[in-house]
Amino acid sequence: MASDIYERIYDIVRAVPHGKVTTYGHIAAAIGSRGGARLVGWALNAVAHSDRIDIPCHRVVNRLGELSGKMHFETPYVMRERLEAEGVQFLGEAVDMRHHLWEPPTEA
DNA sequence: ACTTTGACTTGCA
DNA sequence: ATGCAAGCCAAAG
Repeated sequence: MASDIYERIYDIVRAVPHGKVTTYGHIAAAIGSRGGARLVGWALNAVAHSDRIDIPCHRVVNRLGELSGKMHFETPYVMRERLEAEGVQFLGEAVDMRHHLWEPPTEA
């Protein structure tokens, strides 16, 4: 299955702890595609367009901790609001990766 | 069927 | 330290 990695991404993103965030790079590396970070974003885009709303895409940020996909949400601020509601601290416009950066398990 | 872009990251110059 | 280029897989044009 070509979209096998998609399942991998969905599973990881869905496994993100409450009040934490992860980066595309870590997810990509966890699925076996280090440079496949763009796939993660693409997968989430497909998710956002699908009924995969169970995927906390708002917990997925770029390596800078910025909510890169916030603009793809129904509202760009809803993402930050949601993260703050989970107890995530914001450093200006980026998430406090120092404490909220969650690294996905390098599952097989 | 081929080409280009895409919610990114890392490496080299 | 900063700038440019390459890489990854998939989907849309």
